[in-house]
Amino acid sequence: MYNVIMKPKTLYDLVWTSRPLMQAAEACVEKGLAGTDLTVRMRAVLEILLSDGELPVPDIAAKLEIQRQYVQVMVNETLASGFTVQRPNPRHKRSPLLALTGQGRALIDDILQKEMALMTHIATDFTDDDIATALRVVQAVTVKLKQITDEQP
Amino acid sequence: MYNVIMKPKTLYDLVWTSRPLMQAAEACVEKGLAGTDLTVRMRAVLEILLSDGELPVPDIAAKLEIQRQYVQVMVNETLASGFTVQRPNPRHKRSPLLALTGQGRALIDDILQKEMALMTHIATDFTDDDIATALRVVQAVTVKLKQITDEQP
DNA sequence: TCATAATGACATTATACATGTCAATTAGGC
DNA sequence: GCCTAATTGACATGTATAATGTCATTATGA
Repeated sequence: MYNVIMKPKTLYDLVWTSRPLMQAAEACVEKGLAGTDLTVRMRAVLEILLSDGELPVPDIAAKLEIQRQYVQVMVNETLASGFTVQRPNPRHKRSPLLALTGQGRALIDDILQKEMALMTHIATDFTDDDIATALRVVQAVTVKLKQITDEQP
Repeated sequence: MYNVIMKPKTLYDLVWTSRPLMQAAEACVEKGLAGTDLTVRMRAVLEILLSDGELPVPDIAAKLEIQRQYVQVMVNETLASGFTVQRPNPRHKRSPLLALTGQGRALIDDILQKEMALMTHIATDFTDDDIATALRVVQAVTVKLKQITDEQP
């Protein structure tokens, strides 16, 4: 009987811990970006280009799940800073592919490496299973919540 | 050797899942508030008053970890809607305690009950241990990240 | 009592997007 | 190949959620 009461409450707490976690993560990333010319949102663009290769703006927007108009602004900033360049898109003449420059690649490589070192450090506090379980639960809960929001009028 | 590489990456994924989770949770809460006169930020005020009892504005701000000036706006909205009332504060004459009205209490009670029913439903997909582990890991990671951000210049 | 802090109120600014529009262009159905 | 509908970049505007600044008033506490 105890669990019937506690389980939903624990899940509730987990869900609402997402905001502090996100804020802590973003603050940490921001600190790691200090000294570079990179902003958090520019970093997001570079990270996608590193993992997915050259992409046009609308595809980046789809990956980030935000409006292409805003991604365009972020992308223009990376272009202005010399972290990316436009390259001809064989599939679309008006929508150039965005590619990392040497400078951009070196920067995002370095940042991700440092961030991963931090993760390695934090990860020592937990077992593999703990972390894997946490990720699995959080991802599944996210999917469930989205389903609930989307179903019915 | 495999784990030495994978563990930080899994933790990294967990950290960045916080944003989709938060957005899904807030969208879900917003849907639950449809039809009421409550907004998400007004709901936050009522939830604190329900769990912590009567509080002055600065104390609510401390709990929410946002600026008191903004909380004042949220609180004024709950006053205007009749969900809260001001009561004399024995500890401070210019800073009245904020208390739930009958209407406010009934509303937040009802909303929290429905939200908890949703949690109960989602929780059936996981074991108690899974959920408890996820919460423990997420909370500990949040604390760690905050420590890293705060230490050193 | 008197300096200092707390408080509510209000104004300004910032961030992170969403939304709307438009001209140019491109892709796809025919 | 042609024509319509969709896509794209560019730009303008709107909005929600805050942070920050300021000020007059009023407590608080040494």
